[in-house]
Amino acid sequence: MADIGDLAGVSVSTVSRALNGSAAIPESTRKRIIEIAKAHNYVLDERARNFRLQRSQMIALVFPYLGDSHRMISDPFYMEILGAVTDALDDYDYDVIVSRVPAMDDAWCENYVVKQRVDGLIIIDRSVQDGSIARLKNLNARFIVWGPPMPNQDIITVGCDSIAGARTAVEHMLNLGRTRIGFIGGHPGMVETHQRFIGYQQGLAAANIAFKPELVAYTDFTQQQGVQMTKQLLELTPDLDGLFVCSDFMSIGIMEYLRASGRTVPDDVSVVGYDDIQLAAYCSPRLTTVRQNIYDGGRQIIRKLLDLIAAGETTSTMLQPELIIRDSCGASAQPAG
Amino acid sequence: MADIGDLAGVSVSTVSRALNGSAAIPESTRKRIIEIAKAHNYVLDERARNFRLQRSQMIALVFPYLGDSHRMISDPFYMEILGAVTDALDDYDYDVIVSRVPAMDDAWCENYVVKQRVDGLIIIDRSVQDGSIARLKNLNARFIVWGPPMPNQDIITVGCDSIAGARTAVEHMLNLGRTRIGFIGGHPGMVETHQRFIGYQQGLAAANIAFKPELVAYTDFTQQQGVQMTKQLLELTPDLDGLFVCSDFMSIGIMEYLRASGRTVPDDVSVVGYDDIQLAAYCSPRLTTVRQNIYDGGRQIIRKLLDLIAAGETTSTMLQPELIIRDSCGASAQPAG
DNA sequence: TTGTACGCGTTATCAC
DNA sequence: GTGATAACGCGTACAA
Repeated sequence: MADIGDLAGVSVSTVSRALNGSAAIPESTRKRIIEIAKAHNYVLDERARNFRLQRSQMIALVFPYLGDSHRMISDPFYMEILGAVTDALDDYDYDVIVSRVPAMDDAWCENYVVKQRVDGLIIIDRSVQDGSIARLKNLNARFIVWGPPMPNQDIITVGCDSIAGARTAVEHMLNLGRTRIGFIGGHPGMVETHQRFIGYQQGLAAANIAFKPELVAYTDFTQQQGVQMTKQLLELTPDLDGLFVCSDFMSIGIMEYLRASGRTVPDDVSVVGYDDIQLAAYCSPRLTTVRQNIYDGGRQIIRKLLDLIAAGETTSTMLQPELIIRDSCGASAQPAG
Repeated sequence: MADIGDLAGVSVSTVSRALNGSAAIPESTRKRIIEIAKAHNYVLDERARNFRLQRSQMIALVFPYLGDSHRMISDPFYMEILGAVTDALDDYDYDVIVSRVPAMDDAWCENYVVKQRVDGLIIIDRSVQDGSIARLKNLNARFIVWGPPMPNQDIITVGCDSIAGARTAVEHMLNLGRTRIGFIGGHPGMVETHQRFIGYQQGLAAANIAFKPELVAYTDFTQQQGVQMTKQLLELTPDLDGLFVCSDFMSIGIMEYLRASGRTVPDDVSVVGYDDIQLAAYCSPRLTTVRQNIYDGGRQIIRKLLDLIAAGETTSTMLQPELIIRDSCGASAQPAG
């Protein structure tokens, strides 16, 4: 930069101001300086600049995993969130770094926040008593959580109403005449699983169906555990006729298993998933599921996070989930209405 | 850091050395300094450190798109590569930033390399005459390309033999008795599409089937264009009985279209895809496809890139593609052998 | 309007 | 073994 200054016969500060469009530099001077910089293909060193400005122009997309259950980051649901976020970030001068961290160990917060590696964070799938959130707040970090808002936590969230989503799914199966409906969640410590369980109970209660604990199982969101828990449920309740599963990905594995074990979907067992990942429309039978509008959510979460970084404040948004009725629930075999 | 030095009654250099485990510091002094640092919960500022060390501890995962055809980064194939790379990076102290850039405009190279925002890059899907590769080499950047090696380019690659993969797929359909086999590629400028086209031609030639240009179509890798080109192929060749498609994602959309237009897969048209994304095993009919072992590729590419950054050199690897025979090709209806 | 001087947090270098 | 100092590349008060 000093060289450019010498070449232009000005000081470094003038070069700096010219390159950053300061109003205090006459057009003629600026043009000349830019010319010279270009001629010697000199570009500002972003890192030094960001360092000086105490910022990084980066945001982190954080996927916590719970305990020993590493829900793979390659899970299609995660992938779609990432796709939505990177697509949404296309128009801004920020980069996104993808990170997977243990949910119960909040040491990573220091890593990203105190060390200023990122200007903001997006947290996916927080757990109910996750210390990270409190830690991040303490650290005065800018972050937004993907998920439904929690009553007693004053944090910014963008996500779907999981209680309503689950309830809708269960009510749909009840309307189709199913009465022995199982619940397959993720880890019980995860907020979203917890809320969907509440929605499941509400749906049953509204229809005066007694809640049975032996119809409930939790998993680590892998297809393997999904299948295993389904097997377990079927042993306790062989005449199970409905299944609400907290992830499309698991649902698909489970449908595979049900078929292999001699039951038909949806005739014997009605299956409703959650997320509406792309796979859901192409598996067989096509999966009825509760859609989270991931793409729209990604756009909103980016806009809000940048607001938060720039202005220091923004608002939460609650997206409405939508029941997408396809073939796995058995609705198409029923008379309309 | 100076404060810690004052508190410990030593200079900043001593603090630095102690915290970085320099051998020149006696254990007692180091312990004391670390104690004090912890007591005042002081941590090294990674950014300042990296700045001083002229490195970033970050790598970029670059997805170029060609011309006006923005193949969405949310394409499942991309997502799976990303998943593999982030999973593989879990054990190292690097972060990955995800980036999508226009293939024909190599300005982004400056952005990432000259500005030192990353220590290394992984490039996906380069185009044949892509200036970026040359530019990156000129810039002396550390990078590895995902894809098959190119004869005249001296660059490090990790990827599958696309020629062999395509040839295997076509030969498989020929063995099943199909003779009017269409080719649906990505953009003709993409290396992988180009090589798969060569493999397609080789397969036909080996079976003495005349190559017909009207059986070849190119797309932007979206399902929409895949369907559109299929329609076009069918108009020119209504008795088309086989289709080799350069992407599983497109294949699935195309199968959907074929069914909707009154043709059965595989009876009327045999379909073979490429990639073996997770979707391929779950769509209906289950897709026969050429597998690229993405997960393994991701691990290898990370290890090699870190080698490249650390040691300044590494080697290319060619993975062997594998034909995964499922239902969409019609093999299961044929007698074995 | 332009230039000077300093600060950002760390490490390398060379004294001692 | 330890300390002082320069340097990394830039932004910005403040002075001129």
